[in-house]
Amino acid sequence: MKNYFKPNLLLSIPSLHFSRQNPKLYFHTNTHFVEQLQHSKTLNSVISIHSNILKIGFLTDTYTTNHLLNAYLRQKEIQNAHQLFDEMSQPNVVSWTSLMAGYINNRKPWVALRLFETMPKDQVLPNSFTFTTAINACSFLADVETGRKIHAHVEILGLKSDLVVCTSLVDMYGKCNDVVEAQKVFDTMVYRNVVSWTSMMVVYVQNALGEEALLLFREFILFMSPNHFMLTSVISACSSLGRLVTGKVTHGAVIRRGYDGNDVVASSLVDMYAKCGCITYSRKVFRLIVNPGVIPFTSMVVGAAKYGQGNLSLDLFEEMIERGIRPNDVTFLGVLHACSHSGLVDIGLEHLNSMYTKHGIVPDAKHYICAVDMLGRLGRLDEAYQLAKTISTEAKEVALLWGSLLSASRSHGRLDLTVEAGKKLLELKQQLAGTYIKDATYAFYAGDMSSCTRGTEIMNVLRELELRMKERGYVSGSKGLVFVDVEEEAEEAIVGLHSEKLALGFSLISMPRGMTIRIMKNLRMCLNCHEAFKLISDVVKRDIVVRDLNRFHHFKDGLCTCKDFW
DNA sequence: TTAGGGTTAG
Repeated sequence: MKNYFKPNLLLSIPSLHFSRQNPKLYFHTNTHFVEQLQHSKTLNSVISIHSNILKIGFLTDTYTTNHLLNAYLRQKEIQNAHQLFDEMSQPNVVSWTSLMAGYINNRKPWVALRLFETMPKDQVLPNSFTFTTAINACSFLADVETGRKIHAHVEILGLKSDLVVCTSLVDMYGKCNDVVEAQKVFDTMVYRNVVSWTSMMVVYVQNALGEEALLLFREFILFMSPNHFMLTSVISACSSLGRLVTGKVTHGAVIRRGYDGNDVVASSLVDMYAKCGCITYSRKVFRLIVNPGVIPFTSMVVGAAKYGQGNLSLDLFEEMIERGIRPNDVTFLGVLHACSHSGLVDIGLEHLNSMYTKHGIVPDAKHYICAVDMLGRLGRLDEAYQLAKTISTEAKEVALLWGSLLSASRSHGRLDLTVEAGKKLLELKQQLAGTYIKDATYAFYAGDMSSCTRGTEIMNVLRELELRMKERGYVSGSKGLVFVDVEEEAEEAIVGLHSEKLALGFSLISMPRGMTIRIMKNLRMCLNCHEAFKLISDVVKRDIVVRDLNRFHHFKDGLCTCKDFW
C-alpha cells in the first residue's frame, strides 16, 4: 500500500482537531471525505483522499472506509480494494458485498462466492444485497447448483418478497438454461417491475423461446410501459423468430419513444433487419448510429456476410479498423464467413493469421471450422482436411466441421475424403447414440440428411411440398423452398432470391436445440402456407404457431405504427 | 444509507 501515501495536497489540518472528541468537526470532515470520494474520477484522486483519511485517522470508521473501498472499485483497482478491506478493523456487510461485487465486475465471480462462504465465519451475516450479488456470481459462472443452494437460503430467510433478489434468481436460472425454474420464480414473485418482466423475456429469448417472450410482452403492455431495455429484448425476440413485421412495429415504438439514439437498441435493430433479410434496412439503421462501436459494426459485418454481400462486409471491417475500433472474435467470424461466401480464400486465410499477429485475438475452433469450410468450398480439399484434423472441439462443432467437409468433398467428387469425413461423422454419431432422448435435437446439415435421425421422414415431407408446389406451377431450382438450416447452403438460397421484395417475407421457425426450417415467402404464392407449416409440424411433432403471412400485404416499406400488432 | 437486478453481435 505504499502508493497510498502520496503528498497531502488537499488538506493540511493538524490531526489533533479531528478526534472523535470533537463530534461536530468529526462529522463535517467525514462528510467532506465522503463527498470527495463520491466525486473522485481518477485513481490519483482516490489515492490522495486515502492518504488524507489515513493522516487524520478516519480509516477506523467503517462508513468512510466503505466509501473509499468503492472508490477503488470504481477505478477497477480490485487489489488495492482487497488490501484496504483486509486492513479494516470492522468490515460490515456493505464492505463484504462491495468487495464481492468488485470481483464479479473484474470477471472473477468465483472469488465473490468464496467471500460469500467466508462471511458468516467472520460473524457478518449476508443481507438481500449480498444474496443478490452471490446469485449474480452464479449467473456469470452458469453455476446452477450453487445457485439453487443460495435460492434455498433465500426461501428460508424469507427474502422471497425482495424484488431484486427474485429478479436476479430469474436471470440466474435463465443463464443456466433452466427456463422452468426461472418461470416458477417469476410466477411466484410478490412484486414485479419492468426489470423483472424484461429478465423473464430475456430468459425466453436466450433459450430459443421467442414466441413465449412476445406473448409475455403482450401481457406486459396491457398495464405497463416498456423502456429501451425491454424494447431491445422484443427486437431480439423478433430476430430469433424472423418476425420482420413485428420487428418493424417495435422499431416504430422505439422511434416514438425516442430510444432510436441508443446504441444498444440500434445494434439490435441492425441485427434484426439482417436476420429478417433486410440488409438495406440494417445499413440505414447502422448509418444513423453516431459512433458505432464493435457490436454494431460486428452486427453489420456478420449481417452482410450472411446475405452474400462479402465485399460490403469486408469494407465495413476495414472501416472499423480505420476508425480505431478493435475487432473481437465474433467480428472475425463474420469476416471469415464473408470471405468464404465470396470465394476470397486467401484473403480469408490472411485475416485468420492476422487475428493474433495484428489484433492479439487467439482464434478458436469456430474460426478454424470456418476456414475449413472456406477451403472446402473452393475445392482446396487437402488443405481443408489437414486443417480439420488439427481441430479438437465439442461434439456439436465436430459434427459441423466434418459435415461441412463431407459436403465439400462430395460436391468436388473427392470420394476418398467423402469417406473419411463420413467415418468421422459416424464415429461421432456412435459416441452420441447413448445420449439421444426422445424429442431432442434434430441437427442435420446441408447435403447430409443421413446425419439426422429423422432425415428420411423430413425429406419425404419436403419432397411432398415440392411436388405440390410444382402442381401449382412452381419450377424447382434455387428459388423457393429452403429447408435446411445450420449450414450456409440455406442462406445462399436466400441470397439467390436477390430481390429484397421476396427476401422480406421469409418466415423462420426456430425450435429449441438446433433444428430450424425456413420457408420463403414465395412459397405462399405456390402453396397454402398454413398447409406447409402443418406438414412440417406433423413431422417434427412440435407445436408450431402458424403465422399468417398474408399480413405482409398490409405493410409496405417504412414503419408500421399498428400498436396492437405484437 | 456506502453494497444488489434487466438490453445488443457468433
